[in-house]
Amino acid sequence: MLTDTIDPSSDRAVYKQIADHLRAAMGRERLREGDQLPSEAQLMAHYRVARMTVRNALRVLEAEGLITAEHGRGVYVRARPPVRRLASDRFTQRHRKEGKAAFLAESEQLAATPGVDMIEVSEAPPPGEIADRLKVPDREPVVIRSRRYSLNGHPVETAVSYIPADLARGTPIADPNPGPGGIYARLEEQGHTLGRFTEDVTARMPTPDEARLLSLSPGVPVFRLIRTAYDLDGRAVEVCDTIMAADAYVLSYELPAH
Amino acid sequence: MLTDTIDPSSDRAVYKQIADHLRAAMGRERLREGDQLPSEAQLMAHYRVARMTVRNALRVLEAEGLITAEHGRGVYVRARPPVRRLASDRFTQRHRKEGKAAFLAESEQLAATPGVDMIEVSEAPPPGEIADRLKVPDREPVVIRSRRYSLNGHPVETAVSYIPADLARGTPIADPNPGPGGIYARLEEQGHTLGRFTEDVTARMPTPDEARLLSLSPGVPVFRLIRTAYDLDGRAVEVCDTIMAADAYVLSYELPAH
DNA sequence: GAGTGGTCTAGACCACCAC
DNA sequence: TGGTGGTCTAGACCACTCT
Repeated sequence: MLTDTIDPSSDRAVYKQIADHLRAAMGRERLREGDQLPSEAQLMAHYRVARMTVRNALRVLEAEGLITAEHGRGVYVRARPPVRRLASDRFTQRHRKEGKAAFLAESEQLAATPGVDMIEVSEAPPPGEIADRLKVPDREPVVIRSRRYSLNGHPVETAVSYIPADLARGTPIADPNPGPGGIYARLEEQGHTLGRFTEDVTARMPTPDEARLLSLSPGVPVFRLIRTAYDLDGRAVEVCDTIMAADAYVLSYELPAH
Repeated sequence: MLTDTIDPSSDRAVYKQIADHLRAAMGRERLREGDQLPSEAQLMAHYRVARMTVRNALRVLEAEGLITAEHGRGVYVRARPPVRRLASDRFTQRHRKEGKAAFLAESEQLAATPGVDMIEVSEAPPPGEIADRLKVPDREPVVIRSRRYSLNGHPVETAVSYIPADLARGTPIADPNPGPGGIYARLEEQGHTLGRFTEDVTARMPTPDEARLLSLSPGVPVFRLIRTAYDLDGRAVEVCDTIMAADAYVLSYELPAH
C-alpha cells in the first residue's frame, strides 16, 4: 500500500513527509473513504521512526479532517456524512403554509428521519450581539427557545431562538411544543406577517461544548448562522442562532443582480 | 496568572485539564487577545508535568483556533483579523456601474488597501462540479482566470473563474487585466446582461496548499464559495470558485419570505 | 489475550528570535 | 547568548475493541 520511504536528511520534517505520503495515498484513492490506515506499529516499522513521529503525522491529517482515530480499533479515512442543502427559499410562505417547521420540511426531501431533542424554553436577557439585532434594550429579558436537531439519530444542528417577550409570553411560542408550522406560523397568526430574513454566516472550529453536542470529529469546523426574521413593519421579531456541523451542510443562496 | 493546579488522579487526561485551565483563563480575559502565554518551561514547572503533556495541551488550543505558536518567540492568544462583511447586494448593477470590480469596491468601505496578485489566465477543461454548473460538455475547454486578493498586504481570498470559451476567447476577459468593472462589465457589454447569481457555501479545514497561499494559522477553517452568474436568458455565463480565510469574513444574505 | 490507539515521562538536539 | 518552540527518540502503562 505504501511504497515510499523517507529522507531523514531532508529539510522537511519527517512527520510532515509521512503525512504527505499518507495524504497522497488518500488523494490517489489507494486509500478510500472508510478504509483503515496501517496501524501505528506498522507505520513505525515501515518508516523506521519512533512512535511520536508517526503520531505527529496522524495528528496533522486529523486536524485537516482527513482521518479519524478510533480507540482500540484503528485509524480510518474519514467518511463524509450525507450533505443537507439549505436553499434560500426555505422560509418562504409557501413552505410555511404546509404546516411544518422548516427543519421537518427539509428532512422529508432527504428521506431522512428528523428528530428534535433538548428542547428548553426560558426567559432571560439575550447576549449583546443578539440584543443588537432584536433591537431590545440591554438586560431586557426575552423568550429563549433552544433545541437540537438530528437526522437518522445523528445530531447535526443546535439552534437557539430569541423572541421579544411581548410577542411570546403567554403564547404557544413559550411552550416547548409551539404547534404545527413552528413559531413562524404562530407569529404570523398574531399579525406579524414575515417580510424578510437576513442570515449572517461565519465558520470556525467548535468549542468543546459544541463538539460534544454535535458529536463532531476533530478537524470538522462549524457554521454559525444568525438569522433575523422581520415582520412587514420591519420589526425584528426573532433572532435564531444556529450551530451546524460544517461537513453536513451546503448553504445555497440566491443573489439579486439588479 | 494561573493559580489552578491539576488532579493527576482524575479521569480526565492531565493535558486536557491544562487546556481547560488555559481556555478558561482566555475566556475570563485573564489572557487577552495578543497576550503571550507562559512558556512551555514555565507551564512544565507550574503543573509539574513533562514537556509533551504541556505541548499536547497547547496543541488542543491551537486546533481550536485559540492560540498561535511562534517559533523562537512564544505562544500567543490568537488575534482576530479585521472582518470583511460580504453583503448579498454586492453584485447588483448599481455597484457594477461604478466601474469597479466587486472586491475593489468593497475594500474602499473598509479603508483597507486592496491588492491582487498571482493572476493567471489559461484555457482548459474545468473540474466536473464546475462543468455541471456551467452546463458545458465534459472535457470542453473553458477560459480559466485565477488570482489572489489581499488587504493591507495580507492574502485573504483566492478565486478561480471559469467562463465558457465562446464568451471569453479573444475578448478582454481572456486578458490578465480585463479592464474597468471586471469581467462582469465585459460580459454585459457583450449583451449578456446578468440576471441572477447563486452561491453555494461550504466550510472545511484548508488543504496545505490553501493554508500556504492564504498564510492561514492552524485552527482556522476556510469558506468555499461557488458562485454561478446567469444572464437574463438563464444561461450560466461564469462560475467562480473562491476560498476565503473563514476568520476574516462574515457572509451576509437576504432571504425572501414570500 | 492480542492488537489498537491514548497518555505520560525523560531526555536530546535543532532552528529561530531577541538582546 | 539564552530563551523560545520544533522535532525526534525510547520506553512505559493504560483503556478500548475484537475474538
